[in-house]
Amino acid sequence: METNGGALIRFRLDPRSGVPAYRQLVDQVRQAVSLGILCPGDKLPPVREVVRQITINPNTVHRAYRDLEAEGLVRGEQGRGTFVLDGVSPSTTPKRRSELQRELGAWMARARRAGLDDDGILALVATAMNTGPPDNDKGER
Amino acid sequence: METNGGALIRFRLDPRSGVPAYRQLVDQVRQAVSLGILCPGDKLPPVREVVRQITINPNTVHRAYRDLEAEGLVRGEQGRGTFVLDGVSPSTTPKRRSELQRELGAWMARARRAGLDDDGILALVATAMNTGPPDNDKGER
Amino acid sequence: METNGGALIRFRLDPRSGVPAYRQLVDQVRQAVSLGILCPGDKLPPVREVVRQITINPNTVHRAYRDLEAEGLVRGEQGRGTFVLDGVSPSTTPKRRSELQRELGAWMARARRAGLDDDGILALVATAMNTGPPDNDKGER
Amino acid sequence: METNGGALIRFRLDPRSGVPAYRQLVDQVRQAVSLGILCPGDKLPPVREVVRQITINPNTVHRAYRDLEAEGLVRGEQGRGTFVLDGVSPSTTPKRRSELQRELGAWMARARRAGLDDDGILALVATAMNTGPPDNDKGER
DNA sequence: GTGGTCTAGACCACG
DNA sequence: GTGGTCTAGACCACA
Repeated sequence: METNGGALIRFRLDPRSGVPAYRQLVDQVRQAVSLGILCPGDKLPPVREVVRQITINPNTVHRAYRDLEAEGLVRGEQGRGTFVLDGVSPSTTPKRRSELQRELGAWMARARRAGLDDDGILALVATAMNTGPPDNDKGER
Repeated sequence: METNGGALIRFRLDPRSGVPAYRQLVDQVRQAVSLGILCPGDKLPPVREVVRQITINPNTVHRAYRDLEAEGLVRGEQGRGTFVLDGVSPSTTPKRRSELQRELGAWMARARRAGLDDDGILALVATAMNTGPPDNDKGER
Repeated sequence: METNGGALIRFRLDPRSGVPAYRQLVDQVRQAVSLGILCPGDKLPPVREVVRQITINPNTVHRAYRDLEAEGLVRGEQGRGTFVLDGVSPSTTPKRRSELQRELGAWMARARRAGLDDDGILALVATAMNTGPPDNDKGER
Repeated sequence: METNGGALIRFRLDPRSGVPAYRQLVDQVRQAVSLGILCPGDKLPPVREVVRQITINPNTVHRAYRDLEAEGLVRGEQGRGTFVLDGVSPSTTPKRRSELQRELGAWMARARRAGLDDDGILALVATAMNTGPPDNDKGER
C-alpha cells in the first residue's frame, strides 16, 4: 500500500458556513482519513500550531481533538501529540482518488462556466448525494 | 414551456450536519433560487406548512424567512405569504443544469464504487471548490 | 478631550408607542451611533445586562442585536460581546449636537406652554420632517 | 374661535416605522385633533376613500376608527360617516400652532445642514421630550 | 389562514 | 460570562 510520509493536515475555517468551528475541524480530519490523506500513525498538528494557523481559541481545538478521540479515530498521547489510530483505513487508493479529484475539478469548472455560483454547485451536489445510491454507514451515530 | 408554475419548495433537514436548522432552510431557498427552481413571484410554503412537513418549531422557520428577507431574496407580506422577489435570477438554464446534474450523478456513482463514503465525497467537493477558480461574489456579506 | 470612553448605552422602552420592543432597541442604537454617542469599537451592553435593566426577554434583545448586525452596524463576537463596527461615523460633532439639543429644548418648552401635549408635539415634528428637505438616505433598504 | 371648514385629514403610512398600520391612523387622528386640524363635528374620510388614498385593507381602517370611537374621540354614525365628537378641544390656537410649526421647521433645517439624518433628529426629539417638563396626561390608559 | 412579536426556559459554542 | 440556537406556546395584525 502506498503510504504517505506523515503528512500534516492543514485546517481551514469557513465562518460563513454556519457550522461550528470545532465541528469543521472534526469533519476535516474525518474526511482526510477517509481519503487516505491521513494514515494510521500520522500526527495531528499540535494545538498551538493550529492556533497559529487559523484564528481560533485553543479550547476549541482541544474540544475537536477530544471528540475525535471519543469517536475512536485518533488517540492523544500525553506529551507526544495526537495520532491517527490503527485500524482506520482509507476507503480508496490515492491513485483512484486523484483521478476522481481531477474529474470533479473538470466538472466544477464546467459548472462555473455555466454560471453557477457556490450555492448552485452545492445544491447540485446535495441533490446528487440524496438521489443516488445511499451511503453505506449512514445510520445513527 | 419551460417555466415553472409556482413550484413549492420542499425542505429537508439533516440533523447530523451540525448546520443550524434555520440555516439549512435559508441555504435551500438560496440554492433553489440560484438554480431557477424558485422564480420571482413564487410563494414559499407557509410557516405552518413547513412545520407540518418537517418537525420543527415555527419560530425557527420564521427566523429563516426573516433572514431571507433581510438578504433581499424574499418578501413576507402580512396575511398573504412569503414570496420570492423580482430581480433574483437563476444563474443558468434548466437544460444546462440538468446536464450538469446528470454528469455529477455519474461521477458520484463512480466515486461510490471506488469506495468513498459521504464524508470522502464531500472532502473532494470541498477541495475542488477551494482549489478551482473562485466564486464570483464571495465577498463579505 | 471629546471622545467617549466606551460609553454604555442605556435603553428605554415605551410600551405605549405601539413600536415593537426589539425595534425600539434597534432604533436607539442607530440613533446613538448617528449622534456619536456610540463610537466604533464601543461595546453594547450584554444581552443579560439589558434584560436586567429593562424588563424584557433575552430573545427580544438578541433579535435586536441580530438585526443590527444584519444591518452592518455592529458585530456580535462569540463569548466576547457585541461591538459597534468601524466605518460607522457620527453625522455631526458633539458640540453642534448639543447646540441643536438646547435649541430644541427651548422650542419644546414653548410648545408645552402653548398647551401642546406629546401627541401635538410629535404631530408638528412629523409634519416638519415630511415637509422640509428630505433625508439623504431614505431609499429602500 | 377660529374654526376650520370641515377639513379632511389625509393619512400617510410609513411602512418602515415598525408601527402597525391601524395604529398610525389612530395616532394621526389624535394628533390632528390635538392640533385643532380636526374640530368637533369634522368628518373623517370614509373608509373607501382611505383605501383609495393609501394602500390598505378596509378592515384595518375600520379597526382604527373603532379604536378611536372606543377612545371617545369620534363617533361613527350609520350611513353618514365618522365624526369628531364635541368636547374634544385643540390644545392651542391655529395661530400659535403655525408659529411653532415655522420655528420647528427652521430648527430642522439647521439640524439637517449640520449633517443629521432622520434618525439623528428623532434621537434629539426623543431626548428633549424625555428630559424637559413632563406631559400632563401621560398616565395609564 | 398567514406573517409577526413576545415570553419562558433549555442547552450549546466559545473565550 | 457572552452570544447563538431551539422549543413551546400565547397573542396580535392583516387579508
